Parts: sequence; structure tokens; C-alpha cells
Amino acid sequence: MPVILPDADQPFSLDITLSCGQVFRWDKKPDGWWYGVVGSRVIKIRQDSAILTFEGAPSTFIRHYFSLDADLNAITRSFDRGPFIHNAISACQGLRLIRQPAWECLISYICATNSNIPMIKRRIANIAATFGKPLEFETETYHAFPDHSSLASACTPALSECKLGYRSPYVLETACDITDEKEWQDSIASLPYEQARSELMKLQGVGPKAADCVLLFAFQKYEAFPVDVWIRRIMRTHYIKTLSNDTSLTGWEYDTIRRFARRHFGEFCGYAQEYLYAARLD
DNA sequence: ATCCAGGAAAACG
DNA sequence: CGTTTTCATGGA
Repeated sequence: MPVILPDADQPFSLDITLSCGQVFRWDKKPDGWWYGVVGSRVIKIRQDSAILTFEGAPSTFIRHYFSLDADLNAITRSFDRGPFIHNAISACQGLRLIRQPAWECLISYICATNSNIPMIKRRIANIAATFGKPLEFETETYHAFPDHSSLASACTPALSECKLGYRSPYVLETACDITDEKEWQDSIASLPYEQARSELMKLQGVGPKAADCVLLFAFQKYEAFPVDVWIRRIMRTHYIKTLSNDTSLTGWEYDTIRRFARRHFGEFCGYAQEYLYAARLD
């Protein structure tokens, strides 16, 4: 079975990377193996100290998907400013941002609004099981995430079985809006962050938060700083203490937070965001 | 029962 | 224009 031995100077934690809430299609079995579906591959992977053992994809794919080529020490050093983020970096050593398939990431974060992580995972699994291509792996059947045309032609009853709630029409309309998956992906990738963000927000069900997540997790726009209720709470408590206490996050407040973060943490503020988010319960 | 969760659209002043 | 209300789902 293929093995990767990451550079000892380049930390990587498979557990933190897969469980921090950036990606929704992985599960860890009690025997220590993680199983996930990426594109049309079922991947099985585990980490024992520094040794990464996997099956289902070539090592070039694994390295790219988990950003093992990135100089993580240099990245965390760039935003290691102040005790709070420093503690988050220490608590989540080896957390790396995954390079997710863009179309699946887009739909995932449309399904993520006003929900918790177990609920999001269930919705994505439902969509894949209903519309995705079955993939056999070790006596079990997994499902690829369906392409945009499969979802665009989905009939409403089948989609409502996926328990998306009020997000169903958003998924459907977005699937219909995107006529060519690769063309869409290339056009977003070619734009600078702010423009790409504006383009994404034209899609139904994609607001500031979802757009920032897609840009960060699928397009490697590391200046994106998604603000959810957790991040807002953390930023208000530890960084911008003048922010108000009212319940709903206004557009003005979202922009204030993300621009502060861009200035304070620098060009990798999106990476910093993920460390803050992953360490939120500490 | 009430509140909450990787929010965003629609309705309202 | 900015602000408030509504939306569906399940766990705590």
C-alpha cells in the first residue's frame, strides 16, 4: 500500500484536517482508517505518527488534495500575531486547508447555511446517494457527488428527500445557472478575490459567507475570511471589542471583520480563520 | 418548549 | 437604502 512520509519539518495532522469542518465527505472508522469520496474516487487513508498510508488515489493526488506541498510553517508564521491565534496554532498543529472539488464545495456551502456540521454532512450524503454514481469499494457502496447536470434535471420530490429544507430551490437554481462546470470553475479561478466573490454571490443561495468558504476551500483564495457565528464571537471577544452584541450579523459587520482580519493576519488570513474555527471549542 | 447551527432571500419601512 | 422576518431541519 502506498505510503507518504511528510518532511519532519512540515507538520501534518490528518485527524484535525479532516475533522475541523472544512470538508463534509470523510468519516473515521473505529479502526483508525478515514474513508472519503473525492470526485469519483473512494479514498482510504490513515496516519500513524508521521506515516501516511492510503489507497484509492496516486500519491501525487494525495499530496495535492491535502496541500502537502505547502510550506505550512511559513504560512502559520505569517499570521502568528498575538497570544490568541498563537494558542490556536499550537492546538491545531498540522491543520492544512484541503483543495476541494469546486462544484461540490459550492453546493456543500449552499447546504450549510444556518445548520450544524452533522446536518450538513447528512445533506451532502443524501444528495450523493440519490443522484451520484455508485462506487464500489471494499464490499461497500459509496457515491460520487453528482455533476451539475444531474442536479439541474433533478425532480423536486427526489430532491426534497435529501432534506435540504428551504435550500432545495437554491441548489436547483444554481445547478441550472451553471451550464458548464469546468468553464465556470476556470472563470472563477481566473478572477482576483473580490471579483470572484461578487461573481459567486450572484448565484442563488450564495451570500458572503458561502462565497468566502468556496473561495478559500476550493479556489485557494487565502485572503478570504469566512465569518460564521463562531468566528464572529471569537473576533468580537478577542480582536474587535467594540462590535455590538445584537444577534444578526449585518453586512457592515461582516465586512468590518473580514477587512480587519485581512489587515491583521495578512495574505493567509483564511488559513488563520480555519485555525480559529478548529480551536473554537477550546 | 425554546434555542441553536459554517446564513441568505424576501419583505419591510 | 439599511433593517427585520422568514425559511426547514434535527439535536440539545
